[in-house]
Amino acid sequence: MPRPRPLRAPLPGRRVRGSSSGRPIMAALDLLGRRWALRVLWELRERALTFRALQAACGGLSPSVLQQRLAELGAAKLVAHDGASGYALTPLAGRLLPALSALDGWAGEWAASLTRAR
Amino acid sequence: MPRPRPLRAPLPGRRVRGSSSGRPIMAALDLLGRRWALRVLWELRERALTFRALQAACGGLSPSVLQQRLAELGAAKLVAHDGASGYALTPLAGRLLPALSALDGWAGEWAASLTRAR
DNA sequence: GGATTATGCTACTGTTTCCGAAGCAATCTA
DNA sequence: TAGATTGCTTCGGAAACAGTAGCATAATCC
Repeated sequence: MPRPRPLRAPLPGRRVRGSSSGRPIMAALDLLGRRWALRVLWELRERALTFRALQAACGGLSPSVLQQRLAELGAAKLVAHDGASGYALTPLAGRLLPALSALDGWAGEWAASLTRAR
Repeated sequence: MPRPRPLRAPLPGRRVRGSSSGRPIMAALDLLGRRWALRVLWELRERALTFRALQAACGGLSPSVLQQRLAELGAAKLVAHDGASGYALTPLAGRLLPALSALDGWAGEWAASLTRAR
């Protein structure tokens, strides 16, 4: 029989990888430091997407991995699936968007800096 | 003979995982969405650390992975090793700190929100 | 000088995670 | 009713990661 996949979503207040303190930032770094997690949030930043549209937006990542990330982000209350339009950020995740915007802005600086250095 | 490890550090302007656009944000999401990458930056946010101190600060991650992440972050000019005090953020990475701060602040909200929901 | 310590790694062996393709059941759509 | 779409699941192979051990170099102590 197929062993049920574990789903160890890091949440604040729990032990997470590399930290037993339970500090929220540690859980956040663990959750968002998994492959595709940040990208998924980024792609959902301004509209909901269906599973397959989200998969395409992320450059065709494996559905198995997408499903796993969505389950983790769902357990963390960052993403929810509303029957109609697909997967969308929760209001809680919406408050994370300024940080993602900051990252986007920084990435521009980063690129400029690396280009100058060449 | 030891096969030379690849070191495919995502950089702006290049094809990265899940995006061929070369847009800086995509490279950033790829680079920082790797295991321990964000955590390493976080641990270095206010002081330089030696390899081993950094390893301990990250809860004892494998030296092989730490070495890999440091090489990638080094290629991206985010981390540098100065002979004396160890590994430190570059000024460029310093400008990423506000985003990490925002993430830290948000994580607090996140934890509070999840606690209320229980 | 010899021993001890700390440093930055590298090698090796397993486990976990991820990829990529295929396919399936349950809706919608024409 | 025949597609088309949606959300997933399964599976085998590849890549990434974990964990332990150990090495070479340099500084420090006696």
